[in-house]
Amino acid sequence: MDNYNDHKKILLAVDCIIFGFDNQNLKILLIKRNFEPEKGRWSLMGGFLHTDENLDDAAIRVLNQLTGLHNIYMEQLRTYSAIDRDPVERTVSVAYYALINITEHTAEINENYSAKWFNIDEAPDLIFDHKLMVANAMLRLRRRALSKPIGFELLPKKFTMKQLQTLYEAILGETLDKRNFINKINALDILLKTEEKDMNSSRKGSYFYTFDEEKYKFKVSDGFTFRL
Amino acid sequence: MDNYNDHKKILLAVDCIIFGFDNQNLKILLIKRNFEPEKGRWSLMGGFLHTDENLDDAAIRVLNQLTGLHNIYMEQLRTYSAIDRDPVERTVSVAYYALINITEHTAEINENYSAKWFNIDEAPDLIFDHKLMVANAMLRLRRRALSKPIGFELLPKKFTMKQLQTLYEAILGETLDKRNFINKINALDILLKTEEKDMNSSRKGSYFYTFDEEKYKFKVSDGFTFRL
DNA sequence: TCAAAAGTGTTCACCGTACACCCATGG
DNA sequence: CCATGGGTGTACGGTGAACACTTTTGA
Repeated sequence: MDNYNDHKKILLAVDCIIFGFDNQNLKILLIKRNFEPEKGRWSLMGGFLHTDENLDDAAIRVLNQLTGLHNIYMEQLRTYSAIDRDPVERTVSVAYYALINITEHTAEINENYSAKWFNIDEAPDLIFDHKLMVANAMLRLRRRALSKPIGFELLPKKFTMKQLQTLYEAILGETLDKRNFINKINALDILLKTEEKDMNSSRKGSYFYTFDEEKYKFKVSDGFTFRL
Repeated sequence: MDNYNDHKKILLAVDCIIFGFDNQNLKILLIKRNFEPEKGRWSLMGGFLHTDENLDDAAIRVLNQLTGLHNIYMEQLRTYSAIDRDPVERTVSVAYYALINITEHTAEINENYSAKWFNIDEAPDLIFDHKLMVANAMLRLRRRALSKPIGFELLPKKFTMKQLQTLYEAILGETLDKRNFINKINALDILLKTEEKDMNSSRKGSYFYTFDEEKYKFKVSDGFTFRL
């Protein structure tokens, strides 16, 4: 009844919504397209699926090619298939979103490709349906931030409570009460307070914390669920 | 730098995880495959993407072809792309899940295609990565059931509180306290109690309710969020 | 009259939220 | 000594969970 040969094959692409945090604002990394169509306009980082890789690998490859980064948190978002989403040829695109901590990787992010960070609310118009992808990624990020400790992917290894709170405020788009926020975080019991202080932000200095991934994993395997 | 012609096209399929509820158990609809490979084994309902339709339309078409049903709740789940997931040819598949109320549509569901309902925990082995798809769909269904009133998609228009509770117990995989459940549902204030009673389940009879979609939509537009 | 399912409220513990003052330090 | 950001605790109300008895009616 169904035969593989009866069906047209089509191009499969991946597009990456790359989030970063500069201790102030949530940002996305965009590139200026250097090929047609829509050459010169801003776009998500994308590429086509190769036959010897799966989609996750393709997304990792694309991200690596355009930023030089390895070991980045990525997650499949959803697949976009509007018939005319790409004017040149029928292309279905699988969107991924990635979280990068900008501060530790500034050097590695390759500016050769005209890549540039934009504040999430100051991003330029994007080609195709990329704006929709970003909007969906933003919603997903918000949900995830409340149910998984993904925030730490966006921060340097050592960070202050203030940084963490500012990040969550940027992601959630609302201000949070300092005491309640710290109480919640401490109740989770997945951070290590270091001896070290950040002396740049204030005269008193504020302690650096690190995310205790071991402890977190152990607690999860013990039935614990992160919930902010 | 990137050229559309440099890239191989591949087959794109959709596979549907179809959930139903028979007032007792949560079920999925499977078909016995009548073509190679894996002919004769159980499988999700699937088909290939046509060039003149998007993925949502393809999923709707596949579902309609194999069940005769229209206007079914469907949602894209995620995309599966392991290199060797289909032994015949590289195929990427986008999974959708659908919710059907069995009781009102028994007649329409076409048995010509060897389609059969299985209890979710008594389903046979499935081809390819379909088992993984079902597991993911189940997780998604659980999450959705708590945050959107999708349960009503699985029930007849008129249903009793008992039915509703049994459904939620089946979805969540745990028993619920009758009083707490009813209190919660009533607090949501999105059901209409009819005058009519179901006299089959007991001598006393139990009232039928209907989901008040108008009211629900109004409340949502007013900032209300469903939360069980 | 009895069996079987329907229907109905209250109490309590915990969690989330609101809220304000002192501390340490460098200039 | 003062200005700036860092750090800390409590009280209250609301929500979620535990829990048992009465009602109806057909057989």
